[in-house]
Amino acid sequence: MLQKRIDDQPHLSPQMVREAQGLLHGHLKRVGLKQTAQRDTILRAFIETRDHPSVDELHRLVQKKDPRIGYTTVYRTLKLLAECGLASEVAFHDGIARYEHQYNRRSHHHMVCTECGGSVEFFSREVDELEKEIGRKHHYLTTRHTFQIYGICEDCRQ
Amino acid sequence: MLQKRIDDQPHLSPQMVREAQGLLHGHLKRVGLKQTAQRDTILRAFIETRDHPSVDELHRLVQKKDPRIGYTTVYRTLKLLAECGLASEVAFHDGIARYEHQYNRRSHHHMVCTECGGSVEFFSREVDELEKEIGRKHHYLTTRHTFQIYGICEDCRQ
DNA sequence: CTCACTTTGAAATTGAATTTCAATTTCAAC
DNA sequence: GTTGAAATTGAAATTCAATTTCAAAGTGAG
Repeated sequence: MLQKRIDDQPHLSPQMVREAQGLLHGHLKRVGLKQTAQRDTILRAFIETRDHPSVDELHRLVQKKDPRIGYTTVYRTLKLLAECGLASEVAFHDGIARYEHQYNRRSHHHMVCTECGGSVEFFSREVDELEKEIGRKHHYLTTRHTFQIYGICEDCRQ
Repeated sequence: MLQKRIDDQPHLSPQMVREAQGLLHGHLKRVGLKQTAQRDTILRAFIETRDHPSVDELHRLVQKKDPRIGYTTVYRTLKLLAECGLASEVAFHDGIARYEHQYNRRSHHHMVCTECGGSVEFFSREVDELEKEIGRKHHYLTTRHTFQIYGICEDCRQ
């Protein structure tokens, strides 16, 4: 299940990790929550992956760093990350909620292979503009959109 | 939870109902299943609604026509309808699977209000073309796409 | 009419998502 | 650095839609 991901920054510098952590810590302080080692570990595991992990998958990655961190904490921390804009949910239509990190990333969309679950990211300014245009036309205050293409990748067609 | 739906055929003629039924019956025969009164009743309830019902909601509608038809049968029939192209699943991101009938309908997309759950349909040739274009570029054989815009409708903003 | 096969629907099961709660940890105030 | 109120943690329990099971009823070809 390969996930081809086009990062703007192919390499993840320690600086970027610190910056992301700063964002999380700021958010925690703002809403009156505490910073903990667990939350930092989960954030690190999350921004280090190039994948679109489900809670379960991220939990596995986190456990490599600290086996005592439980599923529930990963689940809850992912919600916190989404709140402060570091993560966002992507629905790949496979019945599981997946997340991807949004730190330093351009707006993009996904094309998903329905055979192997692999995905390719692509960029489309048109789609972003369409959101605003349609919203204006029907008097909606738009907040976001989802766009996915489904198909079968080259490899799965043999 | 109003669903503004732009039908190509504002009126549902008896002829259309018969034609849809024919499609279902053909499919049943093809895969070696039987036609039953329940399946016909469910199909009718489904194509008569202007809504995007969940299984539960459609079950309620069906029960007005025949209270003895159970949830399970509605669930299974909806799968059959999807198999023969009469229905398709739409994910409104509210945790429930919703279906809409596809009989005699143009390709379209939805804008959903995250406050009241209402939705507006809109058409966009660009999006349909984008599916093909991106697929070609990355050597995917594309089958379908999903595009939804989320926001807050005029009424919910007071 | 009969028999093999399908359908039906209530109930049970599944599985991801979410909540609970007692034990533990954090951190702001002293 | 100590303290204690408040938040965190994580295993277990719960929720809830989706799906499957199974015994009884229905269907239709021969």
